[in-house]
Amino acid sequence: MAQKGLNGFFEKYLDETNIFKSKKALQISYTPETILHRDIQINTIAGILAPALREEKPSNLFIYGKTGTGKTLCIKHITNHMLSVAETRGTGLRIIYLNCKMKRIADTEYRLVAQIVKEMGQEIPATGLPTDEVYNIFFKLLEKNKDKITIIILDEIDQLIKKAGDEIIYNLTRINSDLVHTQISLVGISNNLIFTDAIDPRVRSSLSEEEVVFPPYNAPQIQDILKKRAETAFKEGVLEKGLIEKCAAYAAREHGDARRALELLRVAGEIAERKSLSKVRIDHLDEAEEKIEKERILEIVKTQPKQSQVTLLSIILLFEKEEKTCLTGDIYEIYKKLCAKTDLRPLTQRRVSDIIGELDMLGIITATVVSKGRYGRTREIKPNMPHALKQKIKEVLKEEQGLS
DNA sequence: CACCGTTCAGTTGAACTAAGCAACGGAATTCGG
DNA sequence: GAATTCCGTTGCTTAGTTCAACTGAACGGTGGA
Repeated sequence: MAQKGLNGFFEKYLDETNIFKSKKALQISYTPETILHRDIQINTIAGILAPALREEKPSNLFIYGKTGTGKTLCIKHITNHMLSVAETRGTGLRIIYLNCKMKRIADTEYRLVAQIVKEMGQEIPATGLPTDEVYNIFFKLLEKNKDKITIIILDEIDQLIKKAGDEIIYNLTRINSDLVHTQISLVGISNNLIFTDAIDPRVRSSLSEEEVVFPPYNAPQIQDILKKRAETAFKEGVLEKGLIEKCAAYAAREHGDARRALELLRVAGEIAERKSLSKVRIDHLDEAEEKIEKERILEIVKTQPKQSQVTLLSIILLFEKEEKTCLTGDIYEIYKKLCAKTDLRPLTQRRVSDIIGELDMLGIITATVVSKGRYGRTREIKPNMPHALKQKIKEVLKEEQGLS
């Protein structure tokens, strides 16, 4: 009986892949042949980096633009082309792409250099070596390789600098003067336009010899992009009329984030598919938006270290009771109680204060420092998510901490 | 009422510590001649 | 006697702690109108 049902399920499933033609085209990793509405940027960047193909050092480059404006896509597109040209011509060119945002991958000076070395094919211990030593290894590796030019792309560089300071960039730019056989160029990519104010002017000037700005897409542009991708991704006629327009409007509202628009479209398609419908309707978009948001936050929450999770749980629990913004001191009290229940060694308030700051950075909670006059100074904190999701997170966290 | 010093409850910065790790070098052990 | 393994030492990073200075507006007192 059960088996029969299962057979039926798969048959039904196969019959019903009548929404997508090739879902790949909507995935984030997908690199389309042509990139729309970014010709100026691509040409500029290509022009700046082109000297590398003649084995001359290109200027360091700084790229700004909000999330989902195609920065990463363009740079990958360009460097891929460069690499293939370099290969046919036999030019020594190496390109290293690093995303600094990834926690525990490249968020300190040591780890960043270690990661670059790893990209170049040599393992390096996670700790134990002096940073100078890692630089030395990196240095030797550069000299040993025959590549004339090495381009290092640091995505989300603002995160790195905020956490680890700007010395890294300074050191990396300075390395060039000691290199004989090779030269390195840096490409920094940042979401944040104003973050350069925070860094040392010397570092800034050396890093941004050239600058390229990626403006947000406007609604019609997103529409073009969506249409193009939808052509390859969806079967003909499965999209309800006006769906793409609506989707583009959603994304344009969120500062022109094309990545989000594509994700929205994909998830909407998946929802329709799961419901065994033959058409993707506009109201699926709302559902999709909700689902994406939910999964994004849940994913962040799950991957947090234990202490952060307990802190977050404290915040949610307290907020439930108080139903208004809550203060650091109160949260710390609850946190201590929770720690006692879970046999977790409680951290000091100092550290918890930092953790709250981190959670704020992640966008899971909103925490603002307020002065309560002579009743002190504290953070006002409230969770930043719909109620249903809070419940869900609460369950997940409780389960992970092993308390009910 | 306007002004001003005080006060509170954390925030924030800096120095410090413990835990983990790798490399180094000398001591102990093994091995082949 | 040489090669190999073992172990303690040293020096490093990182997460977290300790210490202490700093913060900024409400409170409450003061003086002036």
